[in-house]
Amino acid sequence: MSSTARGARARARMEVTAAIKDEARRQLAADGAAKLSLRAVARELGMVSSALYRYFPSRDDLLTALIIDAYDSLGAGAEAAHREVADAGPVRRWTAVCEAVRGWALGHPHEYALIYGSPVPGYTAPDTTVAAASRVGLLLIGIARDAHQGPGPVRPPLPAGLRPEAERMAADLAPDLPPETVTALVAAWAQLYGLVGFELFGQFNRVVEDRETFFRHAVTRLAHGVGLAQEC
Amino acid sequence: MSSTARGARARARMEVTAAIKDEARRQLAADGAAKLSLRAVARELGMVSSALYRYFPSRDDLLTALIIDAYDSLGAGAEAAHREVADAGPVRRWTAVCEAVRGWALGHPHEYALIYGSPVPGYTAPDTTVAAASRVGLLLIGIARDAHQGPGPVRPPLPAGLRPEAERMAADLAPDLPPETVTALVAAWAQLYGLVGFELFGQFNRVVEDRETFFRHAVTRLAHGVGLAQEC
DNA sequence: ACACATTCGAGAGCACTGCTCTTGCTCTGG
DNA sequence: CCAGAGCAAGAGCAGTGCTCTCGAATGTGT
Repeated sequence: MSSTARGARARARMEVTAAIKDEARRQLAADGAAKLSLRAVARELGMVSSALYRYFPSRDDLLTALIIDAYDSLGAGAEAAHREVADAGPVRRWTAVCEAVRGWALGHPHEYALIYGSPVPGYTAPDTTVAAASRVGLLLIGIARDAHQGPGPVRPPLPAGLRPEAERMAADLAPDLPPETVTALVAAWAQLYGLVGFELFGQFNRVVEDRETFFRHAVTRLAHGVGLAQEC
Repeated sequence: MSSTARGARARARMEVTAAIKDEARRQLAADGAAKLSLRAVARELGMVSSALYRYFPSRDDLLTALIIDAYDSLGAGAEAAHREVADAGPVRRWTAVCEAVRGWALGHPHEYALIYGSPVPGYTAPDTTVAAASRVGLLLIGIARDAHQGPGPVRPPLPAGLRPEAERMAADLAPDLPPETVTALVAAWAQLYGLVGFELFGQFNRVVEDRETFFRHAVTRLAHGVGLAQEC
């Protein structure tokens, strides 16, 4: 309420801020993060470049805002896709989330590159981003949790050296899941983005043609690896 | 022979070209691709910026040269690591190659970002790069080939929709391997870089601590997934 | 051995970038 | 109502990629 009613001044500020982000997002989608120019954004909005610094203290701050929005957009897309199959089995839900990630990446390549490609220049992930960044991960953890309600099949035992780390990760991420599952989950989480990145960044050129089918199969096997399937 | 004896002119050109690339690589390693500046390279080399254009027609061409060198450096590192365990079993060789990739990435983060992060701005992969880029992939294929000499365990059958694509990939990449294996191989290949990228780009911060152990375990499971182990 | 042609380095210059500082105008809270 | 805060505008600095021109050094053909 205070955010909307607190004066016309504040409202105008919000609107201009949103307009700047929108135009910046347009340029980001069109030409990539490297060619995003504060001056061009200002020009397109009919203001002078120095005026823009009242809203974002630097170009990197603008990019950081776009990064957070991108994480949120990706997370919202994944959550929406998950919601549509909320009643299905774990594997189906898992692949739905994975395919939502892939779909979002293909639809927003430059934004994906911004958050999962190389961090722009000096790469510092402010703590503000971690909440937005973990939405997809939380979704995947939730699916694994639901699948492990009953006494699941025993995973291959962890090597002795990994056990402390696996238990630490489990305690941090999902105390109700066995460390073997959490370890597999974290690995699958990273591997998912390997698949998406390779397709998006052209590494699959002249290698994989029917990428959608290939991806669906690969993430299905990922789901099996995490132990989401009935039998192993 | 002609490359060395063909006049002092050509030799000087080679030397200057190499000096430019070396200095550019230094700046790349120090500050990342975004901050690589032709003028700064020229300044450091004691020449004027316009002179540099006699050797590289644009900044992007310089970056392309660095990309090819990076692929070659990574490939050479992986091959060297593989050579040292050439007599070991397939899983051992597989993990050795994977760990070499990880080690190279940690040692050359900005160069890794250049080739496996977001392609710089306009991202066009010239055909010149594909040979250098496929060295690690060929290594992994070779390991799988050696492991599948005898009649290996039957992989879970491919879904019907993937079969044509799997057979096409197998025909292109490794006609002597079963399509199931080739499919798993390509997926594992991409997933490997997902693991490396997540560690390198900070996605594992506050998630995975003992990254070396985690990575070794993850790529071992990757090897099992490709069918390199004795029993499944 | 000489003249020609090619290659190269240097400098000036253009259009662009991120960012700062100062100058005024406008709007708002007490 | 009016002092002070918020804001846009302009000039300006240092840096960038890239182009063009102009001498000078250099290698080559006759």
